[in-house]
Amino acid sequence: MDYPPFAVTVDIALFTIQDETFKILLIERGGDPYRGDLALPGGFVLPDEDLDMAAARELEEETGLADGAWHLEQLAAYGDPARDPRMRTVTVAFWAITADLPRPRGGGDAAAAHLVPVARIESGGLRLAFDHNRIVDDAVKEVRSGLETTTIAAQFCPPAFTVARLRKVYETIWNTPLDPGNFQRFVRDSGAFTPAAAAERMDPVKAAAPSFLSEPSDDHPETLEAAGQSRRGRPASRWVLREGGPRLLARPLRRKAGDA
Amino acid sequence: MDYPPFAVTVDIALFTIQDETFKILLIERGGDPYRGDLALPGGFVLPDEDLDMAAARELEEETGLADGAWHLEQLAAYGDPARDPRMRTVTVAFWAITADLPRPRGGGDAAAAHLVPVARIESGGLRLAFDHNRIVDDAVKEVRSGLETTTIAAQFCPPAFTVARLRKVYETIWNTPLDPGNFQRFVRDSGAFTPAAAAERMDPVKAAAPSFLSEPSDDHPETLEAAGQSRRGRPASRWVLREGGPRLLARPLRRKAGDA
DNA sequence: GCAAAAGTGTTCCATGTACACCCATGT
DNA sequence: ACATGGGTGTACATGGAACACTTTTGC
Repeated sequence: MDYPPFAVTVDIALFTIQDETFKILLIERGGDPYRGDLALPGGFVLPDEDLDMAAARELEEETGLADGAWHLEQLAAYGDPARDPRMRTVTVAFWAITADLPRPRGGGDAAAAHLVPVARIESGGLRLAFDHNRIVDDAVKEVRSGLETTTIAAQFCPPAFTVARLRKVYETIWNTPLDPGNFQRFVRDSGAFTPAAAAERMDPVKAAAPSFLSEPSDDHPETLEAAGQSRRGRPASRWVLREGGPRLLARPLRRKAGDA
Repeated sequence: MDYPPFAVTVDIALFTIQDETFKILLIERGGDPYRGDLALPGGFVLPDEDLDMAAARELEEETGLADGAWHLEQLAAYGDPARDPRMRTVTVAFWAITADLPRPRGGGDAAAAHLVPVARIESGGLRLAFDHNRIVDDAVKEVRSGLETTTIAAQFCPPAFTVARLRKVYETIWNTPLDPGNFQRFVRDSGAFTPAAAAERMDPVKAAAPSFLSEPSDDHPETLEAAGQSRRGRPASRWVLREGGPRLLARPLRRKAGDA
């Protein structure tokens, strides 16, 4: 049986929070087309890979993060015949979240990697390669609404985190202040989180984030981590996701309509 | 630049309600592999088609429905290297909804088309070709949750419908009884629906569904249409979707946890 | 002591739920 | 007349929003 041949790629919208700002990883293209423009990290799916595997491989190649240091989910497929001038391609887009990133490094044909504030793209001030503006918009929408119904917000934090840290994630991504008291109850009563073990809470070594997360970016000394470990005030108890991975919340955490 | 060539297909999970039962359109495969098994309708994406176009084309070919007589949305891409024994394929799955179907007809290499109760597949009693069991499960989940937050339920109805008809859609798909009084208010106050114009309400010709929807299936005389046009009781006023297409509800219509 | 943040209590109000009840029509 | 389903009114429960207040620590 004959069929029209396609190139199939994966593209990943990797989000993180840095300097209390919602950011996305973009790479500067080293080759044509769109040479020098910013684009989502990604690449061809290999002949014997599943789509998720391809996305995870690309993510590891582009970021240097250890496998599993992120949360990765499929977004959608994009297949406009004109989306790549070189050939007929279909790309399967993914979105991903990580707590923090080491100094971004360029790899392969990517000239350089940058963490760019999402707001800069949403304002229309940044033209990305291919149809990546559209993909980013869709991915941002997905993450924003995912905060309501799932526990993915915790993926922006180290494994053990304070209530204030998690709240800051919501506030940063929704661009909305949340009531600390009510948020406290949400964390306590939703059933999705459990207090970190006493040992973990006491021992700063065990409670610390993995090594690759610990290096602060030199030019950005005020990371969000600092906000969670205030020097004033009551020492915060730490929480962890129940049973590891993120999942659906029994009751959504509503946000008001009209936030950013 | 060289790249691994893929075949890209679309598969469509088309849902409808017939005989007050939530059903999906499946075709009996006429060729190998999985000859004789049931599968989702679908086919190759052509060289100069977008993915949505390909899905719409396949839908029209397989059902004979007029373009636009359905609601179609992308679900996800599936690309397990072993999903098709013949070649490396990625399929982009869609889900679709239509108010009713003409007598299903086989087309192309599809030996025959059938409307199968979704419950039959969910119970595990029906083995579909390829990875289509998984796709159907994902599509059903999507439609079920979509009822909560969007107006897609109206796509199961003719353009103008009664409150009872729409309620029956929810009850059928969620397998849960809903309070008629409260549902009445939901339709009236949600802002998503508006009363059909008086003329449309009075004139049975204009208010009638398109011709291809009117033919009842001979062996199933008791269609859901009858439920909306009761002969007893107050004559139902009819409602239409505001501004044509479906969209997000300002407030979700919650369903209880634990329904089917 | 004072500032800052954790965490709790409590009130108020919007919304959902249950259910009684009235209304309009076909048989 | 009365059965049937459309449609409304209403009382109660629930859950979220706002905010006062207490607690604990660093400076």
